[in-house]
Amino acid sequence: MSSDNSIRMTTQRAAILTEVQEADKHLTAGELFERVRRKYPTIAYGTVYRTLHLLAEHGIIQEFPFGDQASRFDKRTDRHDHVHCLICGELTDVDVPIAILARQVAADQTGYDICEHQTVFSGVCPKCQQMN
Amino acid sequence: MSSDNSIRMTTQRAAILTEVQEADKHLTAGELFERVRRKYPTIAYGTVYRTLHLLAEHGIIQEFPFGDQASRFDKRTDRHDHVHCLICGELTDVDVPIAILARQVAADQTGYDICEHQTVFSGVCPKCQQMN
DNA sequence: TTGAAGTCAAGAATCATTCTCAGCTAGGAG
DNA sequence: CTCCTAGCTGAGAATGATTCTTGACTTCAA
Repeated sequence: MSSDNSIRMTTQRAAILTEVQEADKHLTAGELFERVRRKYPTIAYGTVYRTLHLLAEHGIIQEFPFGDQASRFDKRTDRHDHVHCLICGELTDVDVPIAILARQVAADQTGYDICEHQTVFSGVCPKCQQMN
Repeated sequence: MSSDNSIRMTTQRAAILTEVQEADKHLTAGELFERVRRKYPTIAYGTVYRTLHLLAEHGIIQEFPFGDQASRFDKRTDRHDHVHCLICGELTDVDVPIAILARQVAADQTGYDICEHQTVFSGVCPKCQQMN
């Protein structure tokens, strides 16, 4: 346990972090790998995964494991919810206040010690609505 | 003959469905495969997957794709939420009413046509709390 | 009875993710 | 400045979940 919160910021790590932060949407590890490789063609897939998890552990970015496919990474580190397009798979941020009461209800019903929650809304995004 | 949501119920399909319905908790496809194989040693992994998805499509069971590991299958077909243990990975049902308002908020913020939502609470289950 | 459609087992293929390992690098001790 | 060690990296193999392919077997209805 030393001065946490700070990690050694190498060239590769900075490049990966930049890609996450400059992304217009939530990217998968694979997509991030592709983007980083444009600038650093020698970077390895493993390095991207290692770094993303490291950054997530240190709270610099946030990881959202989605079931249907790969995990996605988000520059936002505060708690928030998502809407998920069932057609094109796009993931969009949304802020939906859920009553603190809801957590209490869940805790009471199950005996769990709840530290986190997230709501996923599924539906059809505006783009895909037009395409129909 | 009725072309509703009825599917041809073969021996294997019935066995798989039975396992889902008799399970005390949410099982992964792999766990279900193991259980079914005790009764039908020749059944193939592929058959279990195909059947589970078929049953889910017809609304006979429900599939919950979880990010960190494999999909889990649930005999309940009505909408409900889950609490997820961060230690042992167990998944438990919970009913938490979320204001209809929340869906509206999400729809307004994103333009999505929302047809579904689910909240996942993460925490530590009672068993794992004791173990600490 | 017979053919088309539906099912099946087995295993290969795919995709995301993790692990291994040997070489490289940065930063502190001397 | 030079050397040492811990931490980092690239390359690719390994793992685990899931899907696809294929050829054989069943079922159903005419």
